[in-house]
Amino acid sequence: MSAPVAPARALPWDTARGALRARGLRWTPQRRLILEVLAGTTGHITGAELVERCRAHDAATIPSTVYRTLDVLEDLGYVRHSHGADGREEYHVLPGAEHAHLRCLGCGSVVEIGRDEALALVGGLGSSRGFTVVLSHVMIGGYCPGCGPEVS
Amino acid sequence: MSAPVAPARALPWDTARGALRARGLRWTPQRRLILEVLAGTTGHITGAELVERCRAHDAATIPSTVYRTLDVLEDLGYVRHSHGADGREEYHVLPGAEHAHLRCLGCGSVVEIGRDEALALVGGLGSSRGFTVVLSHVMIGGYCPGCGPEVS
DNA sequence: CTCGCTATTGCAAGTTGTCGCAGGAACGCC
DNA sequence: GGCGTTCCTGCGACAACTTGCAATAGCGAG
Repeated sequence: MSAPVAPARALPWDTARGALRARGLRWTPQRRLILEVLAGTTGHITGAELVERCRAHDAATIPSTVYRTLDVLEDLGYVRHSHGADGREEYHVLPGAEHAHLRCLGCGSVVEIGRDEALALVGGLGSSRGFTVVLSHVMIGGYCPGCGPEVS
Repeated sequence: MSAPVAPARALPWDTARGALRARGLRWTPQRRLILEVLAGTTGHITGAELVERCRAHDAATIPSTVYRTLDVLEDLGYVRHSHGADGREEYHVLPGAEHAHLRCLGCGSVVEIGRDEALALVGGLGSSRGFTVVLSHVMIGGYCPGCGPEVS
């Protein structure tokens, strides 16, 4: 009864079970499904999207379970969330590298800025204000070259 | 030196009616109420809060009307919105000065960064990537001196 | 002052998340 | 292999918005 496990990237998804148990948390079919879906995902995914994909595998998937699992997974560092342009939840799968976000207010596209470039921009806040910047929580809105400043 | 809180008031709220008409939009009792409530507000306010305050004046206030009015007002530049830590709508009343936001992931406090300081940080993206930064859509997350990097 | 055009409103239904609860299910232990 | 402890799940209710529609009411025109 092993479902066609997605040929996920060689990432610590396999360690998830152990990570959960190590914290006294449990490994359940539900969580396993969510992990599997997540393993086959790259980049961003919204909560609603994840719920839908899970439902594709198991129609009995309940939203609240998904959201709660996502919370746990974030706690463990497997995903990280932020909010999209419309304020909706958006999860970053396997935040391997710290990065900031550049979001085009015109087309909605999101570009990631590497750690170094981002730090060069906002890292200074650490010394000037004693503020410890968390790159994955840096969101810079504006207009990309393609969209250009919008005229209303 | 951080300038004291700007004496927000004596602002072009009075021009609102004209601004609306100039665009072929209408001046309605509902909008007037919302403008009035907004005029008595400083800083941030969430959509839900605004709805509630309006209801305090007129129990018949309907949420959708408030939200739609807020959209119009934003179009006219009277307010600006962003999303709070929980992704909920948050409106900045009378964004007199463009500013970016620094949000503490620990205590949730939000500090505004003046136009100049903010531009010094991210303005460079304009030349390096052809990206036009919109300061009010710049959100930098991290930990303030008081909270310090959280250990999780 | 009346009329007509169309922006707005009020309402209802739909999304996306969150929360509290009670039964069910993992896990570790004996 | 049983048992008990606790974590989870499923579910319904709720909060915060959003959107479509038909009826209403600003506003300028005549």
